[in-house]
Amino acid sequence: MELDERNKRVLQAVIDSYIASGSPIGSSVLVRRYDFGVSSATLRNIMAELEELGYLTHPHTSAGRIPTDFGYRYYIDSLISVENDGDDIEDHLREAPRLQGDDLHELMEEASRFLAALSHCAGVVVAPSEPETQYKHIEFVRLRGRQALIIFVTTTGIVQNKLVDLDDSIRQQDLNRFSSYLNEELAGRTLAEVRRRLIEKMEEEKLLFTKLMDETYRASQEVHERESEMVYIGGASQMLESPEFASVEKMKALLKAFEDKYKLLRLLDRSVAARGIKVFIGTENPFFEMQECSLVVGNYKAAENVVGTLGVIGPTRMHYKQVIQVVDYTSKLLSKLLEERFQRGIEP
Amino acid sequence: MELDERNKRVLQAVIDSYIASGSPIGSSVLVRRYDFGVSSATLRNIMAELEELGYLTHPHTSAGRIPTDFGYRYYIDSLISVENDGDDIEDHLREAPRLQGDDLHELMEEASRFLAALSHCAGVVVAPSEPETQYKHIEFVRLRGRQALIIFVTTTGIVQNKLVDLDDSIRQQDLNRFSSYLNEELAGRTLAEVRRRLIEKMEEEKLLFTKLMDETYRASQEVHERESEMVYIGGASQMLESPEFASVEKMKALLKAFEDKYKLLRLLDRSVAARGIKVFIGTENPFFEMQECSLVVGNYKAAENVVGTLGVIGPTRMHYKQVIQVVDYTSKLLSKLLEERFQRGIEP
DNA sequence: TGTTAGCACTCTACCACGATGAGTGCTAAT
DNA sequence: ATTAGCACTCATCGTGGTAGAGTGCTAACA
Repeated sequence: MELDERNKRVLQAVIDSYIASGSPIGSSVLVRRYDFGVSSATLRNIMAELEELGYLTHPHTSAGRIPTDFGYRYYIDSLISVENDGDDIEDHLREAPRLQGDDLHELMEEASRFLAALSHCAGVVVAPSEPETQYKHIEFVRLRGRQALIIFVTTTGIVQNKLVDLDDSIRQQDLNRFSSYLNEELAGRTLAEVRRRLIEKMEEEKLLFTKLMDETYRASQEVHERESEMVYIGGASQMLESPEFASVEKMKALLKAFEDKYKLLRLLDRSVAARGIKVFIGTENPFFEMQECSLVVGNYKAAENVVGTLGVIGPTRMHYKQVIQVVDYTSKLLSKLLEERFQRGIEP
Repeated sequence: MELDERNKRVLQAVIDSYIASGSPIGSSVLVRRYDFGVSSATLRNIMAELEELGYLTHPHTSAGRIPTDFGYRYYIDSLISVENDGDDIEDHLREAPRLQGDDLHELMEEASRFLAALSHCAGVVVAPSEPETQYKHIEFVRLRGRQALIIFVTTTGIVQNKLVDLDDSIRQQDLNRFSSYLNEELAGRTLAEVRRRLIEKMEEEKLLFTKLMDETYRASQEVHERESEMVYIGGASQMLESPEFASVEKMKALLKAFEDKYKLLRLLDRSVAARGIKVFIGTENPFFEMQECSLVVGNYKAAENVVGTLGVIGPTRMHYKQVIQVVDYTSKLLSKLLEERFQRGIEP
C-alpha cells in the first residue's frame, strides 16, 4: 500500500517537526507551521490513518504523534533527499577544524571527536580491520645482547613491534636475508593469509629460523588483535544533552554500552560489507541497551581497500539528513588522509 | 582543640555508617547500631558539638548528620588505620584477575579497569610521564626507496617509530655508525636532556646527518607528547551507581570532566612529587566539576624512578579504607610488572 | 557537672485532589 | 471529502494535608 502525495507530505512534516522540537506533534501545530490548505480535523484524520499504517504512534491518548521506527525507516528511505539540497551542511564543514594527527591513533581519536562535534551525537571510529589489511613490510633489528626487534608494517601504516630473545649465533646479515625472503614471499597478502603462509612455511622447512618465524607469527597475530580491539569513541557526553537520555537509567545503560567496546565493534562491523552509508534505527539495532538509539555507519578506505568503519550513535530522534552528510563527508575525508599518509609514508 | 576519646568514636561511627548507608545518620541509629552506653540525647549533644567544630553538618534541620570535607580529612588522617587490620581486602585481591597485557597500552587499560572493579569507582592511570623517563636505545632502519624508520626506545618500554625521507647516499652502515654514536652519547639521560643534547650537537657539528638528527629530535619530542597525553579511564559507569550522582546534571558534569583528559592529567600530576598514597577530598580538589568527588592517588615506578600516577576517582562518600588499600596494591603490582617487563624486554 | 527523659518544633517525602490545557476521536453538517 | 464542534482523555502542575524522622531545649536526676 503506497501513501498518496499528501500523506507523504504530512508524514514528513510530522517527523521533521518532531526531530526539531522533540515533543509530540499535534494537528494544530501542523496547521500553524505548514500550509496544507486543510483544517486540523482533516490532519487528524490523516494522522490517524498514518498511525493505522504503522508510521506514527502516540505516547498517550491526548498527546500528539511521534514517528515509529518504521516511520523513520520510510522517512530515511523515501522522504529525505540527501543530495539535492545538501548545501546547508557544506558551510559547517568548511569552517570545521581539519584533521591533522600524524599518528594513526591520534587521527582516529580526532576523527571520532570530529564526528561528534558535527553531529551532536557520539562519534565512533573503528581502526582498520584485519580482513582487508595487507602486509606491507617486515624488518628485524638486532638490539643489544640477545634481544631483537621485529617490526611489522601494514598497508594501513600500522607499525607493530615485538621484542624477542634470539640466539647469539644469528647475526644481522642472517636477519636481513630472512626478512627479504619473507618480504618476497608475503608481499601483497592480507594478514590472514600471512598467518596461514607462516604456518605452512614452518611445517615445510624446519630450518634455522623456526623460533624467529614463530615470533613473527605471533607479532602478526598481535597486529590483528590490537587493531580489531581499537574502537575510538568521541563526545559521548554530547548524547546526554538530548532529552531522551534525561533519565538516570538510560544514561547508565548508554554509558555501559559505550564502555563495552567489543559489542560496539560487532555492531559496527555488520555494515562493513556494504559500501555507502547505512542507517540502523532503534529496534533494528541488535543490542538491547541501544534500542533507543540510531546508528549511522559508513566505511573509510585506504589503498583501494575498504579497511574500517566509522559512524555516529545518537538518539532515534536525530537529525538524520545532517548526520548522514557528516558521516559521508568524514568517511571521504578520512579515506583521503589515509591515502595521503600511505603514499607519503610507506610507498616508495 | 583535640577531640576526646568518646567524641572520636562517635565521629568515626557517624562516618562509617554514612559511608555504608549513604543517608544522614541520626542519634537513634547510633544508639541502635553501636554500644556507647549513653542515650540518644547525649549523642545528640555530642553530635551538636562535633558540628560546632566543623566535622559534621546536616542538610536540613530535621535530618541526621553527614560528614563535612573537614570531617573526612580527620577521619582519614586519624581514625582509619590502614595497616593493622587490613586483612579484609587481601582476600579480594587474591582472587582478582591478574594483569597480563604485554603491550604497554593494554596494560594501562587493564590497570584502570582493575582499579575500577576493586574500588567500585572510576580507575585512572596516567602513562609514564616524561621527566623521569629515560632514553634507552635508538635504531635507524632503511626501508625501501628513500624511506627510513627511526626507532626510539625508552626505559619504560615505549617504542616510538617515525618514518622519514632520507638521501639515497646514506647507507645502512652509516646509520649504524650514527646510532651507536648517539647511543653512547645519550645513554642514561632523561628525554628532556636528550632533546637538549641533540640541539647542542646539531649546532656544534654541522655534519652529514643534520636532517636525520632533526628527525630524531622530533621523534623524541613525539614520545613526550604522546606519553603525556595518555590518560586511561576505566569503569567510569561504576561511579554512576552511587546515589550522589543520581541526578542528570551531576552525571553530565562528571562525564564531561572525564572526557577532558587533560584536566584530569593536571589534577593527578599534582601528586607525582609525593611518594605514597594521597587523598584529596571534595573541595580540596581544584576543579569545580569534581567538587563532590574524592581522589585517591598513588605512584607507580619502573626502573627505580617514579614514572607515573594512578588512582581512583569516586564520590566523597567512598569506602576510603578499602580504596586506599586497592590503590596501594595496584601501584605496587604495576611497578612490579613494569620492572619485570623492563628486565625481560630491554635490558641485556 | 554530665546525663537523661520528654516535648515542642521543623522539615522532607508522599499522597490525594483538582484545575489546566493540549490533543484526540467522533458525529453531524457542509 | 472536508470541516466545525463537542465530549472525553490524560499528563502536568500546584496545593494542602499527613506521617515520620530527627533535632534542640528544658527540666529533672545522679
